[in-house]
Amino acid sequence: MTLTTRTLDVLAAFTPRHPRLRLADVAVASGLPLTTAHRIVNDLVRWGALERAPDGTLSVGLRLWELASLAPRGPELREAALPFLEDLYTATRENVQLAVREDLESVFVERLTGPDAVDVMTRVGARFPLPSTGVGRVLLAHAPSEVQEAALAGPLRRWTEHTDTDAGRLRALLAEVRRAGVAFSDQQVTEGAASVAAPVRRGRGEVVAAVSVVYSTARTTAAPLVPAVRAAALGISRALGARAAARP
Amino acid sequence: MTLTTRTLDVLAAFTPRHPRLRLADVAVASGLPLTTAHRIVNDLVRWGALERAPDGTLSVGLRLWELASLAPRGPELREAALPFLEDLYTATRENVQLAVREDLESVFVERLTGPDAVDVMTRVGARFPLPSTGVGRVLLAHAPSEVQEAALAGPLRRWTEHTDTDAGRLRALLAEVRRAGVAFSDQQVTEGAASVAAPVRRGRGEVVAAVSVVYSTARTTAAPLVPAVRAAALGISRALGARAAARP
DNA sequence: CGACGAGTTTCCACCAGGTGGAAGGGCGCG
DNA sequence: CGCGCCCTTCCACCTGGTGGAAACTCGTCG
Repeated sequence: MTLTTRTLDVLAAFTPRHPRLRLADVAVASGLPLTTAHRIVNDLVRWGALERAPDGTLSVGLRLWELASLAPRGPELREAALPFLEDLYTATRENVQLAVREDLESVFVERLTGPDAVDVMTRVGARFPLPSTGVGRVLLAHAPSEVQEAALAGPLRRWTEHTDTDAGRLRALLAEVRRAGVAFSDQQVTEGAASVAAPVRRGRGEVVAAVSVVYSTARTTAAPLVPAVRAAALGISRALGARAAARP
Repeated sequence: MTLTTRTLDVLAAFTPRHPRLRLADVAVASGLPLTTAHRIVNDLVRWGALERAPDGTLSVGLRLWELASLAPRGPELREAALPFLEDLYTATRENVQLAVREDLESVFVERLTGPDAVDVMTRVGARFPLPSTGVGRVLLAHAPSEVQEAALAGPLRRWTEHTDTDAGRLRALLAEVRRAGVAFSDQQVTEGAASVAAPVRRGRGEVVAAVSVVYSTARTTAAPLVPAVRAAALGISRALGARAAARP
């Protein structure tokens, strides 16, 4: 294992559940001997990737945050999308999500919710397997075919009694998502919650993200939500196209 | 130079001005031989800290962003502060800034602005020396005395003809900032722009950030802004106190 | 005030992984 | 099809990394 990989493993010791750690915790979480962890942590602190509080606890440093803010598929996408997501939230008063694909998972890049919205557990940065969520189905439908096959290979995870785990049916569903330009997920992940999702393209080209509304099946159905979700997705796509055109 | 430091230097090659780079650019920017840069970049891509586009360009990866989102003095502070900053913006319609101190600089963690606001160059993540800005004066006033001395040592940078660069006068000014609980910066950095800033404390304890309104001297004066800035700072302080109390 | 425990830092014998220039390969363009 | 640019691989060389043990620091408790 390279030292670069070890360095990254030290950083990976910090999680939403454990954002502050002592040196000994870092060593345990990263699987490294105390001395090795100590050496790496000191370099990270010196550079600003980690910072040490007076009580000795370590946390992620500002400098890493500044750097990470440059991620095009995170903050940049989020910033371009935010006005449209806010409009979509205002129009629907439900959970609004923006996600991108990374390998066989979706990563939530933005999420707007309110007091009336159905309770679904997605925090920004969270990851979720592709085939069951609305955004996941959009992202998978427009992924390279080898990604689709990999995602549908092997036993699929069942989240509720409604979860569809049949690969053949899911393949047909993905073809329909491509044709219709919209995906549905009806209580596939959470009892009582469903979603409508649409693809966000860079201009009119490749699908780079998906936007969705997650709603309570007790409160509404998919049909009235479709136009607003499509409009938001198209708006974000146009905004991204404008940004791409403005780049040298 | 350790490999950990080299790894971080590779990451540091990415900047707001150059968020996307080719491998050769990374080598040049980081000062490393091509082979060394290549090796490190491959490890970073494999882990998800960087990602490679089909055309070969590299950019910061989502995984780094997820990790960096754990920074307490960045996203966490920003999230706690945002409602109060929005209120402050609504009340004043001027530039609103939130900054933290890192060594002898302030780092802008959030910034709200509008079409009517005076044009000042501060993007989130930007750094600025402490002694001339409103937030900088607040952060310096409440820093350890050795930080204050270091900041005031040597010739200070002059930004406009109004910039105060006399260490003695600045020391007295910082004492006044501590006494009054508010700092002013009148055209110290930008001709025609001034600011009012107040300290954000963790609960009632240490100063962890500063909030300010930056306004046009042609449009208003400091006095009417002081109560709103103080109120925002107190609100954020209380919010942070509540969060600290809620933590295990 | 001293003992103790927990956690961090330093030591040091040992050696594995890192180094980087050169060569080879891939790809786009005229 | 040849050329230029950029990336990837090769490989002789060696520096920097390793990690258990010991030392050190600090807070707590009797």
